[in-house]
Amino acid sequence: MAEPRWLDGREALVWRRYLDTQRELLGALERETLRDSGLSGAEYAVLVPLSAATDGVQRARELGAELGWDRSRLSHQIRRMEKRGLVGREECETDARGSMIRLTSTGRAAIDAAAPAHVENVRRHFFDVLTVEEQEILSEAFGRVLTRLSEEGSTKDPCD
Amino acid sequence: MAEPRWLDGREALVWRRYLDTQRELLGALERETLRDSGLSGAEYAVLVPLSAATDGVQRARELGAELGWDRSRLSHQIRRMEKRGLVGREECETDARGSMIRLTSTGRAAIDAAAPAHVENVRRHFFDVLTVEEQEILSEAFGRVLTRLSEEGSTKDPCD
DNA sequence: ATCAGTTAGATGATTCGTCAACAAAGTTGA
DNA sequence: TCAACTTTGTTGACGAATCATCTAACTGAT
Repeated sequence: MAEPRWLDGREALVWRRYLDTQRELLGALERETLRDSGLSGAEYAVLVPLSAATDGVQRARELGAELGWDRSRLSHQIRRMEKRGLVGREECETDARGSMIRLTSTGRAAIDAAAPAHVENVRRHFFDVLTVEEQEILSEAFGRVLTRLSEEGSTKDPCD
Repeated sequence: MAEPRWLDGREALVWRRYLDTQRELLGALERETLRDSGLSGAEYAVLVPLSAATDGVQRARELGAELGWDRSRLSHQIRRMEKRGLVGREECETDARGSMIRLTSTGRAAIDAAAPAHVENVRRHFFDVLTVEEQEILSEAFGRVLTRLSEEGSTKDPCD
């Protein structure tokens, strides 16, 4: 392999800022949600799409797709949340392999109580600090990063 | 509490793009580093500052500060890496509480082998997809987010 | 109808990360 | 000097995340 193209000083700063922001921002949000509502970040993430589903019921496969989680991760998380009484599992009527995840009344109460403070925290840490123009550029740029990642991911070097 | 200011459609998209990018980008990098070099993301993160330290030795406190990790996280990680032979622990001569972390020759070889592929991956997924202007705006904006976060973190509401 | 291939989900092992509690050593100030 | 406080690091418990593996069930082609 040829001499690697190391990051120059400017690039290293950009990359470090990205990593630091990710760590601090998500860490702060997670801590605040736990303090305010007793919900972990993972629990909150699961409850959001579930509370938007009709009747609070959604198939595990779809829930995982919306979250961008693999089956194993979701299965483990649902098991823990079932123990806490936030969700329940039911059989899927149209596909015997399937698992339907149901939001319990406890889960509904938890997400309803947690959401207002969470959105306020996201505003305070993120939207209130950035101009709309910056938000748009970030969205456009990150959309491109995501597109590139999914292109590469699907191109499973067919024989090369 | 008053009616929360929910995110509108545009804001929700920006926020979702940020979260999705974080998850996919860091996930891809971690997976690639593991495949290419057998190093986890956490191991790679520890080895980088350590390999830049004089003699490959650094006090745990400083290492943790550079990484933005708390003491516990670093201690657990060092213990696991010690088992793998990547680093060693030594006593600190100037402060009996302290712990000096030393990069072993195995650790040095591992980071030297892993770094070129890692920097290429960062370029491919991130820098090659963004214009320099976008990188600068992102760096500036995220710098502000970090500043705000650290201001709030240090302002421990002194009596309010 | 059957067999190959795929998909859905669960599970165990392992690593990663946080919190709370602890111990030992340093620091400060009366 | 001595007590109060802070700093540094470790540990145990638990939640979180990935990987490999497994079972059951769906799909499609012959």
